[in-house]
Amino acid sequence: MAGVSTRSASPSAATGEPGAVAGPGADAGTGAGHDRRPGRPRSVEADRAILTAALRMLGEHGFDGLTMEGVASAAGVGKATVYRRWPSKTDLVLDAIRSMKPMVDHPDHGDVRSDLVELISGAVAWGDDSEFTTVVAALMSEIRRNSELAVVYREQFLAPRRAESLAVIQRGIDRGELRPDTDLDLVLDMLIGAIVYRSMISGGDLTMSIAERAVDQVLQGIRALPDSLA
Amino acid sequence: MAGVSTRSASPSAATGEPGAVAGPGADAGTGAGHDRRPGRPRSVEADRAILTAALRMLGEHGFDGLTMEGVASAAGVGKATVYRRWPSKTDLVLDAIRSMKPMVDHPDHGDVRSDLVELISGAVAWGDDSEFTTVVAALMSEIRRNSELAVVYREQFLAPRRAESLAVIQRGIDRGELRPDTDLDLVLDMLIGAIVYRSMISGGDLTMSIAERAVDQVLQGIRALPDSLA
DNA sequence: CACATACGAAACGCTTGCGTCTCGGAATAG
DNA sequence: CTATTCCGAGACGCAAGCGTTTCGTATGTG
Repeated sequence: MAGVSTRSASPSAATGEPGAVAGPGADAGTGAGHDRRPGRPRSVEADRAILTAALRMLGEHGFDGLTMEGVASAAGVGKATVYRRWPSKTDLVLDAIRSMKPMVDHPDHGDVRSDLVELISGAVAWGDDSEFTTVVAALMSEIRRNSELAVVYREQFLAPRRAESLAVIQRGIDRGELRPDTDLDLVLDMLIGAIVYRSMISGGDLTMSIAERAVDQVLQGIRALPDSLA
Repeated sequence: MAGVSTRSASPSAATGEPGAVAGPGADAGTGAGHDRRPGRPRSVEADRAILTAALRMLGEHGFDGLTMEGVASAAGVGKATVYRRWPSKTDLVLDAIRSMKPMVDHPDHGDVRSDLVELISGAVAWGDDSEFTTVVAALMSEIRRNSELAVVYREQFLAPRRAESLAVIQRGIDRGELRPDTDLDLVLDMLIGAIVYRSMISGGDLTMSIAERAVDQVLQGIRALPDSLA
């Protein structure tokens, strides 16, 4: 998980292991001379085009609806070019998930309400972003029976984003804005859960004002009581 | 999302004919007279066996993974028996969703906290019930491109359960336990959303105590302030 | 009884998608 | 130059699943 594996212990059946996120040539000259193989090098553009097409097809047609032929066609490459990089559909989807941008914005304005509103507004926008929502929705059913997919989804996609969100709340505690005994995970799950629930399950309203209202709703519970009321 | 027994798939909307879509003499009033058609009547046991098998396959293998042959085999019937009732896979799944008719316990203890804790505890149990969770997860991806499925899912499955949950909160307002300006939908979505988010998306803890903690977390925000603090 | 319909089983034609393979051509190394 | 590897395109065999149809049999009505 830490860093890049680069054909280390057991790259399973992966042939070249294009490294989805970066590509084989990410490291500088550290690898000495055996980097270059004879013959025509693989197209980096094809790597990206395939992953992009895979993400789009995953969202538009679901996991089962994603076909290797469709991905190849949408990416403008031949099937062999896909199979030369990923030995199976699952391996391709795995790397496609890993390639989703982290969308890092860790708001830190010194005010927990502003930070949270920005964070949840991002989640609302995230809910509107068809690619993210549809991709996650497409994975919901599959991760229940594909454990490898579940691990990658949770550890590589979800966990990094969650850590940053939890940090936002933690800063509110550190600044004394929130009660020290605040349940970080519960608060985050209530906020994110409300957004996700509406965008993916109930189909309810997703206006931007919901971010502010949700945050205020929660803050009234977790905000440290002013002295006049303590 | 209130308490959930097991599946107990009953031919709810399907009074006479399982397929509300098609079927000869489909409308079939309220079980007054009986089948007026000559010949061997259709097996009611087959109806139920098929719907039950469809729900199980939907949860275990997803929407695309559900096959008519598999349903027929699991139900112990022939394919023709399935197609005689439902003209297509989508129609079968539609009725299978409609046949999920458990729940219906609208807690009313006169205390909004107790009611909500029971309600959310039911949702936690609901999240643990593999059949319900997996079925909903299986639908998440599909409802984004199958509008008929989305309508049935939301109107026949989700809406009735939601209405009862909202009523629980409304009673809290009526009793003066909650602020009159409480945003019913937002509060419910935060509570249910937190549970659903954990059970389906993040895979976080789902201990029973989360129900109490979530309710208390929200109640501190929406509970009318006692006079001593007003 | 005759007749009509349903039953389980299974074969059928058809389509889709997987993963492999071949083709002529293009890019890079020595 | 030759050798090697990649490229897009697409044909190939194979398997799975859909929806239809046929078979002999079972279960109802009049």
